[in-house]
Amino acid sequence: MDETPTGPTGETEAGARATATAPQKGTVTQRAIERIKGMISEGLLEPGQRLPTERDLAAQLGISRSSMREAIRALTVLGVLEARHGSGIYVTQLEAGDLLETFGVVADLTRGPRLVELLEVRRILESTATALAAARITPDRLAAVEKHLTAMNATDDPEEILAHDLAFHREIAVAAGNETMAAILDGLSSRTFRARVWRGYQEEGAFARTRREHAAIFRALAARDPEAARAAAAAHVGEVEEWLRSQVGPS
Amino acid sequence: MDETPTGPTGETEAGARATATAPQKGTVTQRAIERIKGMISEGLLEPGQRLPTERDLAAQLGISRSSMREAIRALTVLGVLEARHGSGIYVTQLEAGDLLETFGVVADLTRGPRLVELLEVRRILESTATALAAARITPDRLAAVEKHLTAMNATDDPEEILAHDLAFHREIAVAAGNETMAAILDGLSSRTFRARVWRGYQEEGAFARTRREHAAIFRALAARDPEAARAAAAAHVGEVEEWLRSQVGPS
DNA sequence: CTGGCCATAGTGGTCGGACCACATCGGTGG
DNA sequence: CCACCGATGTGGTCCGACCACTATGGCCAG
Repeated sequence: MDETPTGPTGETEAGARATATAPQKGTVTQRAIERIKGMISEGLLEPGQRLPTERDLAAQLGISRSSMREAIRALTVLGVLEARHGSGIYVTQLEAGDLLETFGVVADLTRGPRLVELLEVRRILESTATALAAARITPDRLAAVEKHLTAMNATDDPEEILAHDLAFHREIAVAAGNETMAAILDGLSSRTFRARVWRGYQEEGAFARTRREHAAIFRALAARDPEAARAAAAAHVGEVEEWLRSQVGPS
Repeated sequence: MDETPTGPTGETEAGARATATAPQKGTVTQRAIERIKGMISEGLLEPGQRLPTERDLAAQLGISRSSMREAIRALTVLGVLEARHGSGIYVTQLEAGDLLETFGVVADLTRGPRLVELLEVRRILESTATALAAARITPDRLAAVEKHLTAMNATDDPEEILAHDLAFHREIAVAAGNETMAAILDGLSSRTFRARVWRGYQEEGAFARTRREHAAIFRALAARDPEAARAAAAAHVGEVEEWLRSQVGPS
């Protein structure tokens, strides 16, 4: 289609000026990242679509495959692209889950006072999500929530409890009808994040209390009482938040 | 030091077993990313600390520099590492701003119904942040907020208005005393995101209304009235949200 | 004719080396 | 004492080769 007959570092100057973008800012790889992001937001690349090969892309932008690979890798970890070995590179569906997966990394690496802040954000979102869920949840989804609640109370394996706890809240977040919020909350409650907090928390006999709180949340959902649900969820998260604050503060 | 006389896929079996980590899962680069992340969360790498050179790191993990570079690039875009040309690679401060910068990318590439959801999340956080700010804001910071408000009303340049609008809300978010939340809101209001929405929004004569809403938010802050502040902020964001919903819905 | 198998071409994944651009630090000369 | 400047080390870029995997199509047995 469009060959670039110019030299190696070539990249038609006319073309560069035509796109009106900065002729050269930052690293080459950074530019490539922006270009691909631009192609997507510009609509040239649809979700799920297959991109040209790394080699072709590199040639198009007039950069080496190494640099192009770094750009692709960057967009891959951001959840924008997906590379399938032997097949090709594809644009993700750009759904909430794809793009917000990186939020888990944030939660994992955040520490100190920021961890409390992160939990405060979660409290705000979780309480609102639970309130929304109380108003919108369907009977079958409510049953699913109850299933996780009972399963959580039926075992003593911390690993299993954590899994059901996670599913419990996730089910509620989805029921709130906002997938983006659910994805954020998912990241905020990522496995290692929870595990890190729980490690010391549950040793203080907070098990029983946690179960009571979960039960309270469920009752509020079943009663379709948004205000009660909001309060119960806020108290639930706030409990952990307060404990964490006491752990971090006087250090 | 440790030569790997084994084959291409080699990777000293002894070494792999010594670290006790999974012997081989996913791509080599992915493993390198996890390793580095692990070193940080493990505390071996402190914020601000300088990492070994790319070449050394690659040798340590027994991979090529190319692969290591991809791993580093990935962690760079995630805001975990920072590469300074000619100097070295450093761990960021791991502050909210560093890690949540990627949130802007999410906002930029989100589209369709998800965009409304994202704005809903912002409404929830922004209203709460504004309420908190009403209770906690200091006089001098309040003055800074007012400065942006008047500056916003004093010009007709959309570019400048947008800048002050952004600063207006950011100042409030910071005053809420939760940097993490402020960083998230910052990403949610990233430049291109706002510009994209505004492009069509302000053409409907929403300028005056926006100014009224900003004034109302400021009054609530000055009056130290959290409830009024929450309501004003929620209404402000909700206004845009509602408009966006009408634009996306009947498409 | 139909079905499954397999050679093959094409793709991303990895590697090693070379060179360039920049930052830093030390010595040197003013 | 300070400004300059070269050497050294670092990340940034490029190249070419090969490996691992997928997908495709033709071939052969049924």
